[in-house]
Formats: sequence, structure tokens, C-alpha cells
Amino acid sequence: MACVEKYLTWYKEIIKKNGIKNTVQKEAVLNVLIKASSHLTVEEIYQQIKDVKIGLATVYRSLKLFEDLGIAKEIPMGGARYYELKLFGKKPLHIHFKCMNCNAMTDIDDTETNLDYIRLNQKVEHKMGLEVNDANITLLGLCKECREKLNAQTK
Amino acid sequence: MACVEKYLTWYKEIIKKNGIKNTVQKEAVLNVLIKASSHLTVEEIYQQIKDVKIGLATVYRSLKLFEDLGIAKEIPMGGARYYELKLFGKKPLHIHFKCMNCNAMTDIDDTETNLDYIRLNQKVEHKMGLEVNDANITLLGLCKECREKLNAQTK
DNA sequence: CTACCTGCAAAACGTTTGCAAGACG
DNA sequence: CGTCTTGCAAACGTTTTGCAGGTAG
Repeated sequence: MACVEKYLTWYKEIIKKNGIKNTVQKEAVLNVLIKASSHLTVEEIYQQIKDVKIGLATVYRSLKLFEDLGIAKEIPMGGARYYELKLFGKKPLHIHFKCMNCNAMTDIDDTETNLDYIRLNQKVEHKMGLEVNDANITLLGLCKECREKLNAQTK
Repeated sequence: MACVEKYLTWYKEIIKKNGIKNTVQKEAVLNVLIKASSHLTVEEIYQQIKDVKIGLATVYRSLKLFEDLGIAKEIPMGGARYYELKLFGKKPLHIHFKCMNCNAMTDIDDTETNLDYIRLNQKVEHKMGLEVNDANITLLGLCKECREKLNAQTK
């Protein structure tokens, strides 16, 4: 994937611009996040880094840094904290879905739907006189597979 | 408030129906939640109970129980966990707003807006073939007061 | 009277921090 | 070379658990 390389360069640019040093550890965390298809916990990110010597504390520190720089975003869900990247290619806002049966956490990848939510957020912003910079939207329920499976059992 | 009494009776009904024993401790936790205007952390709930002998562990156990029974709902936000009641008088879904400046966590109490979000959730449900039972929506930004304060400083 | 519930203290868990050594620029 | 960063281990705050005693139904 050429995209991974390109994004990585961009991220490193942001880090450098803020007077922070680029290290193999930060790069490793970024790499995992870029390649991740879904949202990961700190522990999962830590486990997926095997080619670089890294401590758990550094993963925490890197993620906090990335949050401050606006690179990454935390999504809290029932005790756990998931992380994902915010920039480049990702929508500025998107909806998360958590299946209460299989516990999978996925994105709802539908441009029109995402736009609907963004429009609604703007409406709220004007109506209430607030300034909305970010939004966490998580729907909970049954995913398509689990729904069909459970329906089949109860028939 | 007669409402507090009424709700309390209803909640105790639910607890009894599920074969769980009603105790002064559970009642105390419910009372705090019913009377609370905003969302509370476990520690805050614990502190507000003074007339009953109760241990922190019991507060945790009660809240978990209430969640399982569908009485209460957890709202995770940046490390902390807030709790609120789900039933009776409360909207089935409403939007939380967290101010990044003063850290206050409030509800967006606007029926029309809440309905907009519910409609949107239903749209997603049908479009993606999911079953949506619940939704966590938290907007992050600046509240009206902080926004004006900060604007005044930068002029 | 029995099953469930409670308080307490200990344990478990996730996250943060102090420090000396090391790496980036 | 100075500053920022790291790994390690200890500290920390929150949540869970085991257990003996207590209470609701």
C-alpha cells in the first residue's frame, strides 16, 4: 500500500512542525493505526507492535500526544477506550456501531448518512448557540449477522 | 415531589419482577439518580448518600444491576463514567454536550432535535439492516458561556 | 429459613509518573 | 550537545471480587 507510506509522511510532518521528535516508537504506533481496519484498544495496539522494542507506557504517551495534535481520537465504550485516526481520507465525522451480541465495533460507512448527522450537528450548533467541534456517535444494537442468527433460533 | 415517590415505586416493581430483593441501599442509589438533574459519577452518587450506611462496592453493584435491568445507562466520557436513568419521563434518546473549556456535561433539551436524531437512527437501521436499540451521542465543543467569554478575550 | 445482599478489605485492572539511560536533530 | 523521549517499575485511581455476616421475602 502506497497510501500507508504517504500518510505516515504527512503525520511525521505534523509531529515535526510541533517541535516534537519523530521516533521509531511513534512511527510504529502510527503504522498500526493506519493499517487498522477497525478501532483498537491500547492493549491491541501494543500487541501488534512486534518489530520494535516498545513499552506500554510509550503507547499511552504516543496516543495522548496524537490526540493533542488532533491526529487521533478516543472513542470510549463501556469501560474500554478505542482509538482511531482522524485525518486524511477518514470522514470528519462518522458513526460507530457496536453489536451487543458479538461485541464487534464497526463504522457505518455510508456517506449520505454521515452527512445527515453532520447537518444535524450544525443545526444543533445554531439552535443552541454552541460551538460544536467534534461528535461521538455510537449506535448499539444487533448487527445484520447476529440479527439473522438470533431470528432463526427463535422461529 | 410526588414524582420521585411514584418513579421509585415503579423501579422497585421492576426489581421485584426480576426476582431481585429491594433493599435500602438500592433505594438510596435510585433516589439520588431520580433527583439528579445531571449525570453523576459513581463517586458523586456515593457521596450524596449520607442517610444510609452503604459501601462503595454496593453502589457499583447496584449501578451494574440497574444497567442490566435497563433502568440506568452509562455514558463514558474521557476516562470518567457517568450514569443516568433511562426510564419514565426521560426521553428514550437524548444528546449530551460536553464543553471542552469548562468540562461541564449537559443535556441538549430540545424535543425537536431529539426527534431528529431518533429519525436519523431509524433511517440507519433500515438502510444498513441493523437493529438499533440504543444510541450514545455526545457533542464536544464550547458552551454558550465559554464561547462568549473566549470571544471577548480575543477581540 | 433460604437465597440473596451487604460491608469490608484485598485484589485486579488500566493508566500515569519519576527516574536514569538513550536517541533525535 | 541539549533536549526530548524511552523503558522500567512503582504509584495511582477506579472497579471488581471473596468472604463472613446480615437481611428481605
